[in-house]
Amino acid sequence: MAPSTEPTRPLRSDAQRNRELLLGAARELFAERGIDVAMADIARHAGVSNGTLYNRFPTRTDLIEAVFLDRLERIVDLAGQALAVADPWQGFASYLIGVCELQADDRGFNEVAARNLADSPAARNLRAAALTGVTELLTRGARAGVLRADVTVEDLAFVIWGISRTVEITAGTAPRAWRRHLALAMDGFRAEGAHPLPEPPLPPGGVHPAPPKEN
Amino acid sequence: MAPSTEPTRPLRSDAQRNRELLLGAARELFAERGIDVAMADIARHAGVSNGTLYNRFPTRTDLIEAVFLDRLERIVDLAGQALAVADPWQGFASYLIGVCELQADDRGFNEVAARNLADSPAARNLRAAALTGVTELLTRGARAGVLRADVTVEDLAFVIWGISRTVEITAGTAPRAWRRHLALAMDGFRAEGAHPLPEPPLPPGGVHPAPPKEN
DNA sequence: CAGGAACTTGACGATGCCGTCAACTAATAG
DNA sequence: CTATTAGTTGACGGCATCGTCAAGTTCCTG
Repeated sequence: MAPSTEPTRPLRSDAQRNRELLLGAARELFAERGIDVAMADIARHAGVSNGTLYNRFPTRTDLIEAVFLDRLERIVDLAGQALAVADPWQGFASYLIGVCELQADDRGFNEVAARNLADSPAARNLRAAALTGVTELLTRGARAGVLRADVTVEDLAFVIWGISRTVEITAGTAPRAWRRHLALAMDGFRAEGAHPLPEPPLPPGGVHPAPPKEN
Repeated sequence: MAPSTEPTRPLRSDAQRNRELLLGAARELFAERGIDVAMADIARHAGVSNGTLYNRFPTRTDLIEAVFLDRLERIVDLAGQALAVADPWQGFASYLIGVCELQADDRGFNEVAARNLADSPAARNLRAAALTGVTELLTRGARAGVLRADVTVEDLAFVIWGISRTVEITAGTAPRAWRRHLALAMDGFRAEGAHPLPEPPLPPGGVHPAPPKEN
């Protein structure tokens, strides 16, 4: 078969401009109000008709992926920078803190981090990249004896998910509370004082939260 | 002023029966589909008109409180039973496991545990009771040197909140995953290997998530 | 057993969101 | 400059939920 992405001729100039207006508006509204804002609001905020919005991004998911792809890149970066930190625990910590800061700064991203969104090929690649970086981070820490040896990358999801909830609840009233939550959670990842875990880790690749039919 | 709760004459017999039908239906649907089920569904499921539902429970919150009050009682019980366990760490663990089991078994309750719902006087009382029990649980553990001394009751909310997210995401695919998450989180509460926390605890009384205006 | 109060019913209007489409407008290739 | 195709517009129909209310029914008191 031919390369999966067909040449896909470039957008007309005005369409390209509108696309960027829409992405900007979505980025902003997602960050402020979460990823469930009314589509019409996004269009209006971009100064464009809803028809155009649906034209460029047929589904809300398309829009979400386009908006948050760069966050994934940022995460890959974070993993890289964390590996550059000499002290294995510090590296591990800096990675998690970095990711959680992204969550705390952007309500939309916080929501995306909780569900397991983003299935485009681009997203998959970035995720894979992050995965190898973080795996290395974990094994390095385990070898150094600072990180418990029985945790897998999938266990980090528990931290992300948990922080996402704390951010969600405390964002308005105690915007730094998540740092305490994170510190407590991280102490649970230390080799020092680790006790056996009662349950096997999640399967590699994480959990796909099944069709998101709300009811 | 007179005692805040007026004598409030008893319901007529049919009304009382309908009230119980409604509570039963709500309990069931909340547990299965979460606390956002359509009001009309609850009424229909109870075999009653929506008018009657609104008559008995003017707001969804009224219904939620009525449905979940007994869960709060259960939590007070759990705290008591936990204190009866000789080993302080085991007691602490049994309490948290008990609460999280409630969350895992009831989608609605899991959602309620995440937000900080329930403000009726009855709920307040029960919460206060649970609070003192759990506080005792914590100080006992700290005195025994098994629980870190720098945690407060409010820190337990981080665990509950976090588990609530994990349950939410993994309920369909890995229904026991939360036990692993909880074990990791609890290891972060051990005195053994505790590192100083970067942020003060949440204010006593916890966080009131502000008006729940969705957007 | 009557009569009034308590309660129930279900249709209804209001609201808010989604996604579509026929008619219009603007970019670009030739 | 024109033809043609790409892109835009915004009104519209559909859907789901909410909460109300006038009319009808059931309970209970005297």
